[in-house]
Amino acid sequence: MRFEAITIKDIAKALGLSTSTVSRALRDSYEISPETKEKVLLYAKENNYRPNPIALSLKEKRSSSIGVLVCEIANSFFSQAINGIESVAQEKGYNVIIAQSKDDFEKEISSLQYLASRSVDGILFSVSSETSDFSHVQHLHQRGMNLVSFDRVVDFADIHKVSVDNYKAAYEATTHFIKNGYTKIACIANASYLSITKERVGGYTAALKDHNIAVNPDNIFFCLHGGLVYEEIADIMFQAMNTKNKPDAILATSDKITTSVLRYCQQQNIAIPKQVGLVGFSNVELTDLLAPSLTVVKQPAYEMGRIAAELLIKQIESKRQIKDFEDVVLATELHQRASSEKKAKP
Amino acid sequence: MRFEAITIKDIAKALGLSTSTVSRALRDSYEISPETKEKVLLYAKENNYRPNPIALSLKEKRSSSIGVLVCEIANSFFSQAINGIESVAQEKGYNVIIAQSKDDFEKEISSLQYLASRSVDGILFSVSSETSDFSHVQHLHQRGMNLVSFDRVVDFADIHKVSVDNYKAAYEATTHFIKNGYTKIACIANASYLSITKERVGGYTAALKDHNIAVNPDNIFFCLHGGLVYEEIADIMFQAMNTKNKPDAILATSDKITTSVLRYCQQQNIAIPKQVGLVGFSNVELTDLLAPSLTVVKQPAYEMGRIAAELLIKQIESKRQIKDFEDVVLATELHQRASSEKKAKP
DNA sequence: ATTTATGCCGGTATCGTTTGCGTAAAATAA
DNA sequence: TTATTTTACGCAAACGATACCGGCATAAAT
Repeated sequence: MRFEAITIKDIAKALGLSTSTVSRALRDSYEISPETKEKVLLYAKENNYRPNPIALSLKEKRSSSIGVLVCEIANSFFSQAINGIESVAQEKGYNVIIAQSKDDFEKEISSLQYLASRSVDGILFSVSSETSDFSHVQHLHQRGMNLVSFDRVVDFADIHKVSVDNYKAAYEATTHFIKNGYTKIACIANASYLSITKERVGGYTAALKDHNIAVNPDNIFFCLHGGLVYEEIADIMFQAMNTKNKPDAILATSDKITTSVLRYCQQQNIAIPKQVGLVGFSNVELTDLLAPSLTVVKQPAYEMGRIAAELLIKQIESKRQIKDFEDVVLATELHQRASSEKKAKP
Repeated sequence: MRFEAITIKDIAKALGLSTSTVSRALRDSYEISPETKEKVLLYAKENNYRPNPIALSLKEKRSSSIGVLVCEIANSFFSQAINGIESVAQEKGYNVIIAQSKDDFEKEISSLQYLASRSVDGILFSVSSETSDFSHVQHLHQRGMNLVSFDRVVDFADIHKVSVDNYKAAYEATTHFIKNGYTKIACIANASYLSITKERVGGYTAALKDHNIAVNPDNIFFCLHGGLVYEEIADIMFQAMNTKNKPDAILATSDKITTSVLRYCQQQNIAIPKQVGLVGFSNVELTDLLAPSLTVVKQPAYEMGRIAAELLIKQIESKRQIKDFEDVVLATELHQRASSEKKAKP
């Protein structure tokens, strides 16, 4: 089955005109007489004429659609970001085409290739947690594809980037722990080569140092699957909580990691914050209602999506090659709640 | 800036052949000599040739893309459903184009119109909570657009539908309340004309009747915005909890309503389940970690997305007009947890 | 009366790809 | 040798829309 739409040719035939006349009448050209225009416009309206976007795309060499590559749609942060992207795209007349990498490097490459070959005008992407080599992105970039990197940004310069101040976010979260009396603070982070991981772990260690707390490498954990696999977190937690010098606080640097830590503690009857404090990066709307209510670092996901989409569309519609690439860094919010409340003096 | 791709014409020029020969060589036609084929294939591979999908779409009158219209992407249920849709689409070589209605009737109409005019091959949609009149969908359907209705389905027959057994889900949830000793069970539902609302309220009232509990119309509430506006729920809760015969349990029939009720109770210091029991429809992954852990009706969102996408693509690729429309109804899961635990005998 | 101007419109190429048809050269058959 | 078939390719139209170029009227200017 197929959806048959009326074309300019149909209108031309019906009114005994040429396609060029109809086209011009529809675009309100001065070369067409008012009477003809009226006839054409009326007929077009009556028959619900819409220009075929595919024909237009072929002619204009642009598709008015942008691709979005994220690791997982069903994730609060990314779905909020896509929400922002969609809202901008809608305003500017662009389609949003979605692809997921599922945090798999090979799938990221194929998805990116797929989006590019589907002739999108540009791509917004956040790299997978397995990605340490950016040559596939570089290659696409060199071939002239409009790209904007967001959240988990790439490490080369000539590209727009939109991210949050991960360093500061982790620094503040760690400092918050310290101020509340925690001293043995562990950090469970994403894959080690991710930009966000480096920055967050950097902020965490800097805060410790600034408060004269020794950084213990055994208290820094990395997970390749970013918490998508529960066992990964369970193993780390088991390892962390069964050392003689076990941590009294945990900084979880992603949504999934945070949830998994919480679930592990509940299963193992580890009291939060009594036995171990918890601060997590999370964009879930429900964290204030958790038991205990969770101290979270919240990212402005919707805003990131909007800004990234605006930068991309501006770049697409720019006549000349862009030389000045923006590196937008947004602030996070630390919501202080029960899971990291002040420690009772021993 | 634009992404310049190599075309068949470029290959033809480079090798001194005609475009038709190149085209046939690439499609491995018997009319082309092995030597020519090899030359063409090699050159195409070296220069990373990809057929232009837009040109193909124009020729084939199909775009290999499907539209998805949901009320809100940043919603657990819908993002999980989109996840399922994307996975099927990816397997079958289709793009997924996203649009949001934001539960606004006018935006639903324009988004649907937009998707149709962007020449998608078909549309998966869940109507907005404001939608009581389906004529815009009917109209699109009559014009031959491939449509599959999911979750909040339409009320006419000749269309594929994928939903859950809302009646049974609400019946079971209500029965669960009754078995645990609750008798004054209120129901806070979505907009009254939504299919899912009718079915859920139907299941709720049927369960009450089957257990010889009088149905009190004052205990059934409808919200037009489906909980997207917090005040809507706050008002309903205030009204419900300030009558002389106030409910001892609440059945919340959507994700947002559930969360809002929970938040209201926390703010007003209403103890769950002591003062009022709560069961909610929710697909959030964290409900077991809430305070108290929440009894939920969970929908197979991913599965729904997959099935709906499969039906749509099958319909798109079917040669003849489809006469037999499926009405797939999936089962929900009731996760019994603390928020609805057995009432202490008074 | 002839030229010039102007209003109004049609023909055709173009975007990239596929495909039916035509045909020269080579291979086979008579 | 001539006739016929096969092989291997090119030409051109088509998909829908746009835009350049060109041309025919009628009206105004010389």
